[in-house]
Amino acid sequence: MPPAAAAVRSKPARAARVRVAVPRGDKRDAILRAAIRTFARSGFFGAQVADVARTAGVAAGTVYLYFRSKDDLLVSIFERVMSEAIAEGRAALAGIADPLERLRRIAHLHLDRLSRDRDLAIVFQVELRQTTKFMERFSNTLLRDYLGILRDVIAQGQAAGVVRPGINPTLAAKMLFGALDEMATNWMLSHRRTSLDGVADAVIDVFVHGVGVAGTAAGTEEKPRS
Amino acid sequence: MPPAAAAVRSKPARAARVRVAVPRGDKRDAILRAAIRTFARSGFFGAQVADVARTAGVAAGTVYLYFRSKDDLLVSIFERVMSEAIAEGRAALAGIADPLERLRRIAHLHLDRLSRDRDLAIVFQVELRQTTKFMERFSNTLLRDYLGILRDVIAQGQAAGVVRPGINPTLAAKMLFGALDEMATNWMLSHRRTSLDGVADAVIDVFVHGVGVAGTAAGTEEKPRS
Amino acid sequence: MPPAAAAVRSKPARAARVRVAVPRGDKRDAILRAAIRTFARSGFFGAQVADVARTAGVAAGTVYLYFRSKDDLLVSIFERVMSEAIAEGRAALAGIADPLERLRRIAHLHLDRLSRDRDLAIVFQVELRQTTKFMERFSNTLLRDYLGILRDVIAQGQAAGVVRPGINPTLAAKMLFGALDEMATNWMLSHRRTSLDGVADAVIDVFVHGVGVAGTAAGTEEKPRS
Amino acid sequence: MPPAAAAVRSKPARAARVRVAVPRGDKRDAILRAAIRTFARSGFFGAQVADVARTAGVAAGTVYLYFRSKDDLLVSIFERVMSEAIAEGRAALAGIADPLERLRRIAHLHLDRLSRDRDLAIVFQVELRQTTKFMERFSNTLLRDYLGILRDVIAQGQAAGVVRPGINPTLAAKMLFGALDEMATNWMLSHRRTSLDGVADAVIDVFVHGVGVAGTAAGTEEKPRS
DNA sequence: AATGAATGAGAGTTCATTCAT
DNA sequence: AATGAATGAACTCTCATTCAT
Repeated sequence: MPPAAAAVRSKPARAARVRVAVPRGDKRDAILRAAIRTFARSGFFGAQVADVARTAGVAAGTVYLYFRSKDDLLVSIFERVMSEAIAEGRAALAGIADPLERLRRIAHLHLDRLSRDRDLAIVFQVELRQTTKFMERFSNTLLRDYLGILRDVIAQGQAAGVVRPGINPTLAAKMLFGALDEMATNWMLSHRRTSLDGVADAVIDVFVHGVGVAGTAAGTEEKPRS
Repeated sequence: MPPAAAAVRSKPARAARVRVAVPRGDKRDAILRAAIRTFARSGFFGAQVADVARTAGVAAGTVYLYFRSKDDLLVSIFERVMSEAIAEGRAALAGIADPLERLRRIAHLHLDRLSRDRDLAIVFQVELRQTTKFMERFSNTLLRDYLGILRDVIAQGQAAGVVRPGINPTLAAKMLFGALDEMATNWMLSHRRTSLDGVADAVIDVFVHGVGVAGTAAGTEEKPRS
Repeated sequence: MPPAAAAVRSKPARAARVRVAVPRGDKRDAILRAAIRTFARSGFFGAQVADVARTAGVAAGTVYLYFRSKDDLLVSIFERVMSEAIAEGRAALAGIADPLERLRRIAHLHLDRLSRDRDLAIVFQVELRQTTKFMERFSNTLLRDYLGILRDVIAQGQAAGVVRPGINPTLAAKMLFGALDEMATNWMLSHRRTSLDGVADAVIDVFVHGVGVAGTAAGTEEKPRS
Repeated sequence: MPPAAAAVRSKPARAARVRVAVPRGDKRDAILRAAIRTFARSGFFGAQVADVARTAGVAAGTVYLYFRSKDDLLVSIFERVMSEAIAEGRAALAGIADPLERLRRIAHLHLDRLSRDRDLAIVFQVELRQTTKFMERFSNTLLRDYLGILRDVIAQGQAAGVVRPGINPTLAAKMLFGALDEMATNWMLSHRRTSLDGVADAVIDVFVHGVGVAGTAAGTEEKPRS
């Protein structure tokens, strides 16, 4: 885990007296990783804070030295992983000019990240959507940023002439996100060890070219047909 | 309890044993509707069975005459609404031959159904995804059927020559479902009273034609790019 | 326990359907009595709600059907006993005209009530004074009424010419209350089974005649002597 | 921590072992004063040891270098203040011969001490009475000494012929204490900034002369009236 | 069929105290 | 002497479910 990310929110980290390599935040990290595992296995409501603590190898009370509440654990997982994802995404895009290629890269990162850690996938695809309370909170923050990136890339595609001008970038961004999200959820729920390899490419293919054969009439924007 | 309201969604609700003049199932219906409202407003975990009972105008114990458990309420909501959706979907498709037109029709039904009842949308887009336990159960039953319908229509499209042969119908079905699902979730979380009108058409447009301008290279199926 | 008093605050008492002699509020009463015993033996903070429930012979959760919280138990004890004391006091005064005799009667009732039930005495003399939160609440309500009764009787004494006009009735009422209170606390803390009999008379004697021999100079109101 | 403030109540605080130039006990004092403030503001149970430490400007663990436990803090407050009060009282009495004048002096000291420091008053009038455990402990030690002083002065009054022989000095001492105690409590609970000036004199007046007009019959010691 | 009082297991959180540094 | 991170026992309150009526 990148120490940069680990430093986010490190509350009790002001221990400057510590001499050497004892990386402060280690314990916070351990608890967060334990929470991902525990929430994935038992569900957020089914998991007890004590389980998280035990998995992390600390006492129950210690969790509360690093997190305000059980909810805060979930929120912190989201924030940490999303921050990383967004940072990683932005970095990856830096070296790519072609908008469609950028989309493909994002799709790959999206699915790779989740398929690398099934527990994390479970937490992201299921546990984080417990409640409107959480969902609203997430939608309005980092998820918004994530969708913003997708939207911007699509808009760039329009500027570059590789994306149809009639497309609504915001709507298209949500569609792509929804498609990737569904792939991730499906993969997570299937207990087969199938990889997500190739899925990203297939998704981008459909997203860019559509399922229809060129010249098909149906689905033209203006065709009014309730 | 106004019997008029209870009659709104008169369905034969599995209690087929009783067959008297008294409309058996009325109360079951009332409880189910109360559950949708209560779960939507308080969340599944936040809602108490007593709240559901109160909203339905019955005593707490009565809920257990019609449902095995609190979980069973959630499952029953899913089953009832999905059954209706599938039946309605199948009926709607009966009159339409063109596969792409069929997809458009399904998209409209999908979004219309949820946008007609925000509480139901909340339950479907949020509360039903509480736990892997639920999700797995749903994925393997009626949701599978629903995706199957989408897949079949896409396959029909290939047979009819309006859908590219290279498309994997299963994957494409999931993508479309994911896209519609994301639209529904977004709409539900936005407190704006924006309607979903027009969104179904836009989604189908992108799904069928893609966002790319015809002739764009990127995303061609065969381009191997891990 | 007088059923009239028991009816105070009886929340779940609306059961009008009950046919005969099953006195609703029985359980509430039992819990309140159990609370007095338990708080007296373990202290308010030391006592667990579960102990109270066990002593009352009900399940832990049942306590919360009749009382909002643990605090509410303490407050309810206070309110119940004080209401009774005030009612009893007012009734007792009805038959007595002489103000000084009235004071004596109140002193007797005060000490008798507490000496009759050592547990109640402990709760009143110790546990109810846990916190400024409680104390303020009590001071401003029924205790105020109680002091008001004392003050009024003293003022009546002035009107009747048996109490010195120079006396401030409010201050004198507090003094008498403080003296009785201290007697009760002392008795409660002494584990001897000494009775409080006779103490009330002695207190009233000092309160009315003072400790000084008639004609003593010291303590005249106006003697300025910091 | 201003050492000036720490010096205010310089007392040899039982740590007699250390005997260096560094004013040992400074920190102990600071903690004790912090405890008074914290207990007064949050209540004994509501206050956390960490709060006391923070207020004192030391680390949480440091408190335990000077005090055995949280309880010990409360006990130490009581012992320190009572010792001072008793010493001050004894010193004050040295210069006064008249027993009734001595009582008046004690009453003034009692109320002045508390009214000078509202936090201390809160701790003494409320927090120290948490539990029978504490109360018994206090009753049997320094409070007993305090009451003993009052009793002795009253007995001296009898010997000097200024206090009625029929008076029970122990009982009268308790009454006076109870009266003063109630005055202090009332003052503390009233958020008005009323001073206690004058109250001591009024209390002594009633205590010495009684509220009754001379010659009143009621309350004669021998009147048997249960 | 319906009621709703009663149950009791269960869990998040706090905080006095310890102890390695 | 001083620190403050870590501990883990303890306790209130909630709520799904039952069952006598």
